[in-house]
Amino acid sequence: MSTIKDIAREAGVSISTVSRVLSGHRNVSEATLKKVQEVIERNHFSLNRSASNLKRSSAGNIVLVVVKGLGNIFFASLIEHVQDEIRAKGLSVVIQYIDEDDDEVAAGERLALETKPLGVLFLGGNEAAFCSTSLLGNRYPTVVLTNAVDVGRPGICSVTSDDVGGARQAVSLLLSKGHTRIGVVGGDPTTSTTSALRLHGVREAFSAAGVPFDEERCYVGTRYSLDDGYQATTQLLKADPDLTAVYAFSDVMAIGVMRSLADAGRSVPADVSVVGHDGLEIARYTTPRLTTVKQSQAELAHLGVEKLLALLKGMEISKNKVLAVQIEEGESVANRK
Amino acid sequence: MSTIKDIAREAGVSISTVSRVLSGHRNVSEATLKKVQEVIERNHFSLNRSASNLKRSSAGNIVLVVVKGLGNIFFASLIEHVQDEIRAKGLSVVIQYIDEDDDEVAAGERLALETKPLGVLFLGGNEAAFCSTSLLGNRYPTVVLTNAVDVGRPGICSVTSDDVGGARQAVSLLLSKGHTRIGVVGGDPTTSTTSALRLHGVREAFSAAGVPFDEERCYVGTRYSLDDGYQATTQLLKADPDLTAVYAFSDVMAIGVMRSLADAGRSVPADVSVVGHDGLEIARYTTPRLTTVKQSQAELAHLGVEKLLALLKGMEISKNKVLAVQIEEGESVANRK
DNA sequence: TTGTAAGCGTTATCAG
DNA sequence: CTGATAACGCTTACAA
Repeated sequence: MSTIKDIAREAGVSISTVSRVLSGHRNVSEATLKKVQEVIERNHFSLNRSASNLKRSSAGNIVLVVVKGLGNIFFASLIEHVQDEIRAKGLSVVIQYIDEDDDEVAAGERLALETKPLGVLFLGGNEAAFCSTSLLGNRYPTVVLTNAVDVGRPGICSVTSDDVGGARQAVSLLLSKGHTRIGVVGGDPTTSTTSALRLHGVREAFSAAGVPFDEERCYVGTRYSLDDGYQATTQLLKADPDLTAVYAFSDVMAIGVMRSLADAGRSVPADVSVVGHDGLEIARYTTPRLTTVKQSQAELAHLGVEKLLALLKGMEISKNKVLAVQIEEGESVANRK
Repeated sequence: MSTIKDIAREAGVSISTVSRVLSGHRNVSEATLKKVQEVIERNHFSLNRSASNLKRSSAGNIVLVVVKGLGNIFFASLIEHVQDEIRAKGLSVVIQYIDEDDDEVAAGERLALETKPLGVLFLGGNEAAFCSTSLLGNRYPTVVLTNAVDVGRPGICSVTSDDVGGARQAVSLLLSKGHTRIGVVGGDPTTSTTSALRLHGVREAFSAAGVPFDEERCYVGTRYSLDDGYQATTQLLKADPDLTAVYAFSDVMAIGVMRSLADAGRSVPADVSVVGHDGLEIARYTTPRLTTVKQSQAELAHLGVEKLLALLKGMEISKNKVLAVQIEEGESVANRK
């Protein structure tokens, strides 16, 4: 493959001149600029990033660490939003997917060391993991999306949706419709802060209404998948056949919940009301349309990137920004009969 | 950050020894190995990939170019499958998402030049685009998934599902249930080979059954999204209010189709039968469950990576492998009343 | 088994 | 405005 050297030779200039042309420097005469560009064009020349990055302090990109598995569809579209935002700022993105049970921080650190990015963005990732790193948030500005992180380091912050409030609203809505026997399909609060916060919101709503919540019987902590939503509902129905409502911590789960209810001969919302969480596009296309706690992916992505950029400029910013969520009314909730 | 030099100094050995340890060479005594590893560990040292790749001929990874926008959910889970397959072979993945209307080949070439991968894998991408490249399939073995590519170069091949057969089966199923007024929601056959092939299968099924297909009226070529599936159905219903079945080229579209039918007061499958395409997991959770043409993502991913590896070893392999598809029966198809 | 040294393709500093 | 030239951190013959 041709190198900058070949281009220089062919254009009859020095390699520094070619480098200047490539980096868009101004100190090049119109004539040489044209000539060099022509040769570059003709040879389909492209910079060797490895060599370039070896010299530069940063590769000028953003590392995006995606904790996969968690809520698949939600993250998939959040990734697109984040990418669009980053590209809109003229930066490029290096994506690293890691498994749910891998060490996200270690993965982020390793990639940071290897690619020398401007900053690192996490989609998911729990607070505890970030305590031990000295690189992330120190050498590399870091923003965590969807999970609150506050480890007392200035270069690391997060943007989340209001998980407590969202869950509270969801359950309050059901309570206001007269439901009291409400099943909740969530995650494991000991390993997922998001799940812990939403569970907290659930408890708040119940106690604010003075309605008891038998967590043992009515809460199932599982994975955020279609099948787990399905299975959890089967389990809830067995524990309390008189259930009249279910709140699921994700729309994906909620779709599994609705299917499970249908298979159990319950009609939604006539027999059982369902509320989801996330506000996925597909929630507006299910039958019945899903009532859900909508978190704005666009806003999450936008603010996340904005915060990262602010961090890059060395600006002082708040540790954790919590975005408001809002119930998106569908057709899956009705008054208790 | 510490470099290989620092490690060498601290361990009291030369940098080549450290390099040997890092690359798992055998020519290192047990004692020095231990010592060096200990120092590496203690300093949290990690190789600078840029420098490493600058020397090596290849970075030992696979570039994955994802043409995004197209069928979102389908690709999202296909990506995970592909990643898992590649990692299982001990290779790493560099993902590049590109917009539907960007030049996928140019993007792949640029990334190839920059990262010197072992090979390139495309998720989507049309045949025509691959004709002009001299790099892909020549210098870099290339495999295209979901789209057939046969450009007469030995290093480039593809794995697809049987699009023609799948579409034929879908329409034949509907015809066999007595439906004749069938609407088809697909893509633009002039820009998407997948859509063209499926449309071809549709035509075959109709003509094999001796049933006329008024393409002008009953085919809508649009984008593979929920909303486009919805809108297309509205349009089809206007063109022929007596429609009794719809075949959509993707499950995502089909979900939009079902929602549109429900909003038009048609019940699925009592009034209108629906068949989707892809076999997404979520198709088994809709109400009613979607009957769909299932293509195996796992198989697609597995064979794709296997072919790429074979290409890397310089093996001669068939240009295009077509995987069988199969109707997955749901509850969205019924006999015509 | 270990060390020395010559690059890999670029960028950046300096003179010219 | 342009051209030498010294790094950047690593790999890899080749020597020892």
